[in-house]
Amino acid sequence: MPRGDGTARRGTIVEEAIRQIGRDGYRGASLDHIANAVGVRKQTVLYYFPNKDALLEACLAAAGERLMREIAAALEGKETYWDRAEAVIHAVFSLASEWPEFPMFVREAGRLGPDAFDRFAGGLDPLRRRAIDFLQAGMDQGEIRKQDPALLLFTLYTAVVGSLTEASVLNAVVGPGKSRQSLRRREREVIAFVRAALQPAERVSD
Amino acid sequence: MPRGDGTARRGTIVEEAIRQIGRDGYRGASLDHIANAVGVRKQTVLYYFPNKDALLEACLAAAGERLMREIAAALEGKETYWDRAEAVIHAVFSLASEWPEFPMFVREAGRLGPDAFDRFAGGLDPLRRRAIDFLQAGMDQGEIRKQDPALLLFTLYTAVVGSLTEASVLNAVVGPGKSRQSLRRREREVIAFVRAALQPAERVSD
DNA sequence: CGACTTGTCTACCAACCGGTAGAGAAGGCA
DNA sequence: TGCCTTCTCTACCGGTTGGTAGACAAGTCG
Repeated sequence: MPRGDGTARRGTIVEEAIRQIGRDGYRGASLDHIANAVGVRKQTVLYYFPNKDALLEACLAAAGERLMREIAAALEGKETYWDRAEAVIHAVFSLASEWPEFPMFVREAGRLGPDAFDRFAGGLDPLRRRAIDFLQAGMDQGEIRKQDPALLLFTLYTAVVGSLTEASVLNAVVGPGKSRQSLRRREREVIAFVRAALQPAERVSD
Repeated sequence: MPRGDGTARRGTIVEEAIRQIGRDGYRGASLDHIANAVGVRKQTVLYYFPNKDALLEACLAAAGERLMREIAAALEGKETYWDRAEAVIHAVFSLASEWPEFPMFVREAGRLGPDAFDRFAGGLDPLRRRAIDFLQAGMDQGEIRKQDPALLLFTLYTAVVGSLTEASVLNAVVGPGKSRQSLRRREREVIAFVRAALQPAERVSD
């Protein structure tokens, strides 16, 4: 029972909660388990967060902020359309490799309804706008296939998050042997897929 | 308390369970709620299924079988590469529009781990093999961009299921106004996206 | 010193969960 | 008629969950 630093403990609780909510879902992640994993009693968790919902909210905000920092850093210095798109994908995959529960948590945030997801994505809104403008500009210049930029962004999101969260499906589709050590391969696959999908039509044989 | 037909009741219980498991997750869907929605007591549910896990298993099998029927029917008579791919996507979107919780249930099956997902996808295995062979043949003939066919199939899965299950994200990305009545638009978007991603490279300006 | 704040704890609770035990109603069939 | 199977029910149980009440220890500061 050291008198540990309050804000630090708060942070570790949020981190552990993100892990467990990502793994077991919001309902499946119990305050007791989170507390025990941190090495503390449930009531200590309830000291920092008045109830489970408040803890969730803190997790959503923290996750959103973390992702924003990661993407913003990755975009730095990247100029061309494709460099920027690839940098974002790489940043997300990189974050996922060091924090596997993170994408699962994001998916759970979406499952919990629009309000919860907005609390996560609220801080990402500037990036969202920039992405849409960026896609629109690319289309205007003929460097990206013409389509609804917002819907395209959504489809890109689903492809990236899906390939990071659907491990069981990957297992079933490509076989248990091949799915091992495949995060890199999946990243390359998603990047190639997205690159192909972004390219403007070239009057193909079809 | 009519002496209703046993097998019919079994079926309605499974249907309702798929709905609620899709909406609230396996843990969040309680036997009590499922039973009440069917108009029966929890113990009646436990009469047909010895425990919750057995109910889940029945749901997984039923969902897999339903999806297989749907896809097999859609494939009938379709010959060209593109017709077949588009037919499958359309069949899935069509099933999702009449049974919105279905894709959510599939996603939950994946979240529950490889074993659960295999019990769902087991019946779909022949289709999976055919799809991979079909993609491989398309690549050999130069009609589809060369890549790992299994990984491609996985990426296609994530794009389709993601765009059907991430409603909250859609809402956040394209705005609440535009996301309404958009299932058709999303289907068109996914189809265009997939078509572009499948096309072989054409030595573009790049 | 003594009041106050901060942090962690024990003890407890009502609600809900999955599951057991077993009664009882209705039809089929000898 | 009487037995047996099928189906649905009430009553209950132990475990877990989110949350409340409040004791208690350790600085901090007047």
